Amino acid sequence: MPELPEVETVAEDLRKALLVGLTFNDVKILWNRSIAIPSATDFTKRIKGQKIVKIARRGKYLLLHLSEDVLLVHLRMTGKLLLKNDKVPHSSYERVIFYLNDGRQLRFEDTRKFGKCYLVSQAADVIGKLGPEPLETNFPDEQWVKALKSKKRLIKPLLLDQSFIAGLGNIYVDEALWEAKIHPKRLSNTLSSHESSALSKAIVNVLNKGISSQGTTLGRGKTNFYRLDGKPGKNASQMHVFRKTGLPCPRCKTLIKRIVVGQRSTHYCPGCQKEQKSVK
DNA sequence: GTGCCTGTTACCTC
DNA sequence: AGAGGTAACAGGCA
Repeated sequence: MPELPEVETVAEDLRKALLVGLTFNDVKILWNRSIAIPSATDFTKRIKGQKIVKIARRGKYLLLHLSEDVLLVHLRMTGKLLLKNDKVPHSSYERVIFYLNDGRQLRFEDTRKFGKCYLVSQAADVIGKLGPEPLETNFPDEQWVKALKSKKRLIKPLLLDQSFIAGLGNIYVDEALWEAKIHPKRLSNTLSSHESSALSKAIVNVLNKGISSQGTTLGRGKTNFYRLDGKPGKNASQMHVFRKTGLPCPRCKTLIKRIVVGQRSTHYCPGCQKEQKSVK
């Protein structure tokens, strides 16, 4: 569920909620496997007394730089961070509760239990292998363009590969490929330089739009994305193809198709995203 | 209830 | 190298 724009939204929400400067008094771990590193007991011991110094994001990871360590959170499919006071009733999906020294609680809820928290002294131990940040000013660089050419992979699974480019998930990849008019099964090494450039522009554009509308919340189920205060994002109304199967393409009116690429549900417009003519 | 779907990623085999 | 399968889980939905 949460991709780069959703994580960025939560990071910004945490900053606006004035968490920088606060200290973790304690933590309660309700599901041990939500803690990836270190063990649950060491995690609890180490985080106590650490102050939040800076809040950042890298790819789909949220980073809380603490006085000694870095706390990283990956929300995976259904993870959520919610800021509540001690009077708010607890949900059965809470996996970790962080107690702040101003009385508020940062609650990590995660229905499917795929999300992970990491407490490490070096963030690179967790995020060291991530590919470039699509919203950094130096994106795309020659290396990324070269990599696109040198790899011989289906473009959609390649864009989902976090070591190739960080932060994209199923929603924004489908949207970016639609915007760049590239078929999701095109081979990366067959993209023209015009297409590569359209693609990087589309990636930046869909991500920026996602951030400025505070993320994508599809439907109102409990497994969907919600912000720190529980409100939904507003980006769903800006989707062009994602889960629009059978609806007319906003650009050419051809009906949107759903196929499976790399075991992932994929939405595209057969009219403006033509499959390559010859696949050798 | 049944059966298949899901916005993620790691790990395995071929 | 890259593709495909499976697993970690549990709700959503027809």
